Amino acid sequence: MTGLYASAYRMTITERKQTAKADETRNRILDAALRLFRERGFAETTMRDVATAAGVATGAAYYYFRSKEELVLAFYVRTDQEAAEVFAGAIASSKDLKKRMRGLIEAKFTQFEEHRALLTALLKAGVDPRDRLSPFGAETRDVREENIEWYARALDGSDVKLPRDLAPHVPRLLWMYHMGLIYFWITDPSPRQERTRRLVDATVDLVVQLLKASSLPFMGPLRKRALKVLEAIES
Amino acid sequence: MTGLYASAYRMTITERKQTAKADETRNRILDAALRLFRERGFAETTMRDVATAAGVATGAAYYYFRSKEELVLAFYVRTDQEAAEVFAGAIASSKDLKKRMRGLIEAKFTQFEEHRALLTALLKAGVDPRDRLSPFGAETRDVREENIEWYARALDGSDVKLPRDLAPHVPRLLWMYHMGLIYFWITDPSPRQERTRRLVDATVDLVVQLLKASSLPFMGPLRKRALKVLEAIES
DNA sequence: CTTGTGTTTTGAACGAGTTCAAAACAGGAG
DNA sequence: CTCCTGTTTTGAACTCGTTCAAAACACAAG
Repeated sequence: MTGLYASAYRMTITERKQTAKADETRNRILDAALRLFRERGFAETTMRDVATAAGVATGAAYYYFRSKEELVLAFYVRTDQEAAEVFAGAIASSKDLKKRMRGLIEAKFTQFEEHRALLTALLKAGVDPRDRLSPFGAETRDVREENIEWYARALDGSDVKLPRDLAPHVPRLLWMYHMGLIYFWITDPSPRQERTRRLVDATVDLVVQLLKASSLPFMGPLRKRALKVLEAIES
Repeated sequence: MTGLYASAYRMTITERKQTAKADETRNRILDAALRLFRERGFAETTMRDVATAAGVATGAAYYYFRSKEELVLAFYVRTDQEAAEVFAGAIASSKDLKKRMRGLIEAKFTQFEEHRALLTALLKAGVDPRDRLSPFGAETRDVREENIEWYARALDGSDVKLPRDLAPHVPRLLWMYHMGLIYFWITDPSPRQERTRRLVDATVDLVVQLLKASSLPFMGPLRKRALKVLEAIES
């Protein structure tokens, strides 16, 4: 676990020594940035603002973060670390896969609540797979795999049995489904994101039911088809 | 048809009179921009470069296009107009929905071939629904609806009969499917985008088969479920 | 031909993200 | 204590997208 975190941390900025005072400064900058982003929005906050609010020179922000977007990524990584306990709790609380999934999904929404709009900045970068910050790119692999791992754990010992051939793909698929929901949520203009709530309600059941059905004997051909699609995507 | 085009055109820049020389200049700027984008990439090309290559002052570019991204949108709109004939041809050539869909999909890929990477710039803007350039936003409605209309035409008189309740949603769904493929294609790093090719092969069949199956009597409950999801998304 | 009005074009100026060379600051070796 | 080496911090400078006030232009009306 610690290894993963350290690795996710190193991802943000390549190599550094002094963890003593430097880390203090780094956190001060990140905190200032997040506060300003929340108060007046990402686009409306300048890097100079951030530096001033953190009590350092403009250049200092770039000593710790390679770009403005990387501040958002740092936020994302931070929430990711903090999610571990809640995730574990959600999985421990029930064997019902539906409930577990709802748990993971709700946990993320709660974490992002305050910074909903902020994540569009990450998504923007994410669209371009050449971009270092893409959620599908190489740089974010640790966080990504860690999250997929949570879905593997959610499936493990749940009330859903998966066919051998499909099983290895499912955690990643569920993670992608979760990413899709987050995207929908971020851009959901309805009051209190009611639409997202309805979408989650309608699809979690559907997804789980589909997974359960996938074991039924007459589903073989359809499953083969689906596997073929996955194959096409991955290799 | 002309009305739609005029509307799509007006979308790009609000109101203008002289179509004589001004249009000439506008085209010169757009052509220069696209050439440079293709030769050295979107990010690597500055607006000053574009203006210089078009033989005008920097400000002129902004007289015709509200932003750098809007140049990409103009390209998108242009290809959209040019697609009409190819689309009509693809639909006329067969009653087989699979073939028709492949036709539309291939046509788009061919059009974008030369500017594959360029479209990421549009996608980036598209992630943010507040952005004027989002493919789901208000400003791009005309182009969007026009494209959805093509899918309605593809379904019309094809070998696929749709149940009443599902039918009105299908054109939009197919369009979204197509958008998804384009996104995948743009970001597909495999040589000659072989992976996308395989994905299309694997999914077009699947989609059409699903549509055909949706009429079968015992599919009622599943269809109801799917409609519920659509409802959640749209309203 | 002159004047007026709307369109097109210009290029300087602005704002904000980012870079960079130099200064300040550890803290260990001698 | 002094020197050296690596880390941290600074702030001016650079780039590039974008804005804007003014100039140039087109052309219709009188």
